[in-house]
Amino acid sequence: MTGRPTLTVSTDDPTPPYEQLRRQLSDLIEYGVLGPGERLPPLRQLASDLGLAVGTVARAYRELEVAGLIISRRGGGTRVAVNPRRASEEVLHERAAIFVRDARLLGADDEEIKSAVTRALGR
Amino acid sequence: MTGRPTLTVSTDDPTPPYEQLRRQLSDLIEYGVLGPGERLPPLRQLASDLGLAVGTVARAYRELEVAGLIISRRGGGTRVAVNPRRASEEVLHERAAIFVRDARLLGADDEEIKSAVTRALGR
DNA sequence: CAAGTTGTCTCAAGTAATTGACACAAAGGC
DNA sequence: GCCTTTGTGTCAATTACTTGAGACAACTTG
Repeated sequence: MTGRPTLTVSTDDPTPPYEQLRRQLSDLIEYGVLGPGERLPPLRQLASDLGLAVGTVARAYRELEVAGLIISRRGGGTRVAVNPRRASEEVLHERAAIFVRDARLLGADDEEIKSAVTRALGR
Repeated sequence: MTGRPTLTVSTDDPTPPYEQLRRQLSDLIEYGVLGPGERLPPLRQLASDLGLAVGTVARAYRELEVAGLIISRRGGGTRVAVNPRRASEEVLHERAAIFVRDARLLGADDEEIKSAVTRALGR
């Protein structure tokens, strides 16, 4: 499976396009599908492929750059950061937040959530 | 775990609040946490709990009603539909769409996707 | 060095979502 | 029957997002 990742944007999804893009690229980097130094499509190409304005794609890239996942340079294109800081704490905290949100959605209180984790830890 | 589900809306998430709400309620119904006939919070209460305008919560409810998941009646409140049509085809197609989207994001082409499913089927 | 590529920035216009307030209609509770 | 609750609808104002175009700066390629 050597094909390049296919990014998509759905107009049915009320999530703003720049955010849909940001999430997909963030996932690709987190899972290592896009490795350090790997090149991302040029703004204009990705924009035309997805039917978006350049500024919209630029916003997704900008937010990923602020997060330290990619690096953009004029004329040099955009590449995955050498060491996209994400493997450790950031992802852990994000996952913890998602877990707590989901648990609360299910109706669990703080005690139940903590004890469920303790149990999953195997005591 | 008898607590009531805790719905949340994040202002950090660019996803519009009405959509965040719609997804959470849809999930709760799909997973059966909210059973048929069960009452949802009144518009004004949920709106004030989440710091939203009544119209925003109303939009989430309206979309869920159009989808056949809940039923709203003036003065009677809003309840989970007797038979929220969702268990069968709709969920299946949604999951298939998500799988295909994820697979393409990973760089798989149509053939690879189909053969991966065949393989997962145990031949 | 010259030309092309690519990211950055600005701008005005249009669309979508949210808010807060209000009025109204239908159902439930006493 | 009356009052309260609750969903529905409208409205104007505000904010966020997107678009399309254009200009510019920095890097790459030949």
